[in-house]
Amino acid sequence: MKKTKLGEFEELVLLTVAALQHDAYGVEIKRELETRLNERLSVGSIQSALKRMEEKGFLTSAFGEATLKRGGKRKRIYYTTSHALKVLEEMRAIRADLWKSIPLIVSELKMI
Amino acid sequence: MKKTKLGEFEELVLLTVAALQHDAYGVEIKRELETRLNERLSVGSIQSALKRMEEKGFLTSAFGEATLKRGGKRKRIYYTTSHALKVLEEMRAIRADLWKSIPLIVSELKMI
DNA sequence: ATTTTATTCCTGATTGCAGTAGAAATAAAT
DNA sequence: ATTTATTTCTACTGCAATCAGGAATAAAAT
Repeated sequence: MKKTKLGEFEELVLLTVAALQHDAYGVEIKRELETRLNERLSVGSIQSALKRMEEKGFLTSAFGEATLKRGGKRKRIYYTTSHALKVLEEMRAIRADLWKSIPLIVSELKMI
Repeated sequence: MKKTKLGEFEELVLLTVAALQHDAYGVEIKRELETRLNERLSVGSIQSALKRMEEKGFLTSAFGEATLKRGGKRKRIYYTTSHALKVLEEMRAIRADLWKSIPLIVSELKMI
């Protein structure tokens, strides 16, 4: 695997950004992923993944407007680039093909 | 994400081991993954991923018999543990759910 | 029979991802 | 004005990912 590719965690964060659309900012991404992984995450780990991916051209970001809730610091909203979506789709296809190649007996065992 | 989980590359290697069944040894895994990723890999990177995953309980290994071809050094054959298959399936489910949550307009863009 | 070539495994060193801890900024509530 | 809630951001550590090269084994070529 060449550099400029995605790490495991980065890929999950990227998918979450795509899923959240205009609500994709640090803390919300944290909440969403914690629910999906059923596991606690630190905001910092997500922030640094977001920063890395922005530098690599997988994400862009812009500040949104201030909230009306307490602690109304401006949210930095992240958006996936078309390049990111292309890479995500490539990864999905590669994994899907691998799963197809796994003998049936084995791939049914895991259902237990 | 907690430790003892899989990295991006490790997961691909693990899936390849599952797919190759009794032919899952270093050099063959390299060939198979190079074809699937359409990208050159070093054997060493695969060997160290295999070693790490064996230590973490995702794989077991045993030496096979010598080949009849040139360079008949004994192959170390790797097998996935049931724990590995369980974790692989968990990861698959998490990604599948995320993809389902990505708005349709976006998830069709990537088809281009 | 010894040298070359092919197949495989293994190790040491480097780069960069993953994750933690905590500070800083902003503003509503009290 | 102090507390509390929401958010971003940075510095640091550990380990995953990768590379470069060496070692073991044996068939083939000479």
